[in-house]
Amino acid sequence: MAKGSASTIVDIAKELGVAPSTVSRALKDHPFISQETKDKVKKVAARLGYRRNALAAGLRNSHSNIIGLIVPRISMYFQSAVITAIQNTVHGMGYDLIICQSNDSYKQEMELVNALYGSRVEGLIVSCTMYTTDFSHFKIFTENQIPLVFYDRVPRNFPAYIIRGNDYEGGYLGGKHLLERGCKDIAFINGVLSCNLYLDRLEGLRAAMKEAKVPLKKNRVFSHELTVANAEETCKKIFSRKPYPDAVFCANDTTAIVALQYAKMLEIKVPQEFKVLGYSNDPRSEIISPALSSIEQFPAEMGERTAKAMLDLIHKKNYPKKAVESITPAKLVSREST
Amino acid sequence: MAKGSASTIVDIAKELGVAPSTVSRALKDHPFISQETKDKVKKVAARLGYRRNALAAGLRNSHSNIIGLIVPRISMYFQSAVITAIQNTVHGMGYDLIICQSNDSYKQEMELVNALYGSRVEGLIVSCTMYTTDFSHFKIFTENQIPLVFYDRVPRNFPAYIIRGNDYEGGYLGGKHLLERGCKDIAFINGVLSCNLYLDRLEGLRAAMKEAKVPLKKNRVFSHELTVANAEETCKKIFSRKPYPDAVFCANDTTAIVALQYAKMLEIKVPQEFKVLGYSNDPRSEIISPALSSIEQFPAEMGERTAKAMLDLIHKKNYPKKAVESITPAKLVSREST
DNA sequence: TACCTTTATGCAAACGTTTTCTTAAAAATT
DNA sequence: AATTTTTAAGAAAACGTTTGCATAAAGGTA
Repeated sequence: MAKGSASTIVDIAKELGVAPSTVSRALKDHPFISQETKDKVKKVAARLGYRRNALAAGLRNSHSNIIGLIVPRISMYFQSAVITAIQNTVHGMGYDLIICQSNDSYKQEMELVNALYGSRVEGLIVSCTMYTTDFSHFKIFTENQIPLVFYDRVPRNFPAYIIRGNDYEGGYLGGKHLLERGCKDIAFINGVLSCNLYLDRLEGLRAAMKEAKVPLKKNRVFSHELTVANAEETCKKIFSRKPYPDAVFCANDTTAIVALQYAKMLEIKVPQEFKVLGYSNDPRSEIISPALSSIEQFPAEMGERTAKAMLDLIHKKNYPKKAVESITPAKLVSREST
Repeated sequence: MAKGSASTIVDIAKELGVAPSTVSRALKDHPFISQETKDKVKKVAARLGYRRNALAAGLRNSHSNIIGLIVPRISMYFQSAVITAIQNTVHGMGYDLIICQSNDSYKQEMELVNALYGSRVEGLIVSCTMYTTDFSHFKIFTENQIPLVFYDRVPRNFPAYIIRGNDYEGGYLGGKHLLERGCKDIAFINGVLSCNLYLDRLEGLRAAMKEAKVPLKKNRVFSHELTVANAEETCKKIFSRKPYPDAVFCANDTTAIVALQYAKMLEIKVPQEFKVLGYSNDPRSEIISPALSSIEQFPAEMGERTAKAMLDLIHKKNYPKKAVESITPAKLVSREST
């Protein structure tokens, strides 16, 4: 075992009276090195507790085996599920993940992009801030042909791999479901519209309602950050005067849970008088009472696709000239709340 | 903007007809460089789209600004909350996090430790596998004086900084609470005992019961991985014959939620006939009905302490010769289920 | 025996940055 | 005016690994 300082290839070379290059080659089983030498080198390496200096190797062949990941928040269920899948997939191929949080701040996102570029990550995976509408800070990656994959909160028409959920379909399925249950006056609590995916969910819902010839009233549509505080504010508005809507479709489950609790507080019967539908199928939706219907987004599937797209890009080096989209399905999970 | 290849300090130097060393110094506002030169250098750097190569810099001053993190699973609420706090704290000090999951596999944990050592992380933060009882794979870090901080699932008597919850206190508080509510026959669903923290929780509970002179029966204590499937199995056992216990204390909330639902299924009234207490204060505990009482562990506080311990270790280089423990509090959150 | 392969190894440059040591010029002191 | 101090900048080595090129020794062919 190495005591004070870490041992290097040069140390091993000196110890054996051979050249550093021989040691380097021996350690990676180069065919031109004799078995005898390889054995000797490996034995000394083990005795000295040698570990390859990834920094030096990375500098020399300009790759780091590290993939950067920028995510709005780790602690959202959907995100942590996607990250887990990404991490397990890339690790199996010898890559590590540097995970950074933008905390939904555009400025932080920009800084992180630059910092990760400087760290010489081999690729960058991003789920954008909900406020990101200008994607030019990602250009350093495309211009330098460094693999770039977006997922969930993604740009449109940006030259990169884009893995996203079918949010239009999710909105449509949710709307259709509520309409089939007989709803005539649906409220929609949506995220901020700077984020395409929320626009899509709205469009999907609109399409379903148009099809059923039920109007989506303007004053029934709300757009804001989907936090507990905002949701409470919106519920207050919705229930400030009658007639109440007969359903609310929320673009995430946190919001839907607030709506459910608000209705409970007002002693409005769910689902009889009022139906609630969430989005993402968070674990909480299953255990709240009445159990919350929601739209499943298959985060594991999305994570795996994202990771595979990244590995593909790294290995094949066929950088896309324009957006290459891969769309994961959306599925309605019907429970007690509808 | 740089077109094909990235520009370096040497490119800037050539462009300006100065030495690379001057550029290097100018870029970091070295006092011995004139303002005039600094301005010129920075202008060219901006024009060329220069980004510092962290690999080269890291090689030169043998530090990478990267901290490794090994965690059993990202997607557990408690873990993601701790990670978020760690990440935000270290990022503010210019460090990035490589986050890896051991998936609670001892073998994977060992591999990750070695891989991260090779990547020249500047420090390693670990929450161990629930099966880790032999910690010798962490010795490469201590032997080479590389900062090492454990949190939550930690070794005892290992020369490193150790940030852990007060699990004994948590067990004690939980037990006392149930006893105060009049419980006489308490069941305890615990995690695997290879993990110290579960032992502590059990000991804390024992102490509370001893104090109140209420026996903790052997056949009321269960130890296993705290998954939904296992919890269901145990509930089946508990309710296979009367008398039923009048309370169950679970060492995590996932398990407590299963117990709550099982009782509901059997139409046992909670909390009147049967009380349920969880651990960790997962967001789900608040929204389930009846709302679940639980033990708060203050993950943000733990994450911040962990990150600060790591930064301290990196900067002061005072490697501990023996375990230095920092214990975060446990607090009872009383809700409807008790 | 002379020449050509094949096999195994060494040499040295390169990756991009930082830093120590020098040096040159300018300013301040005698 | 001569010397010292201050200020600004350059030269070069170093970090540890990889790799193209050179070379030496052995074996095979003419």
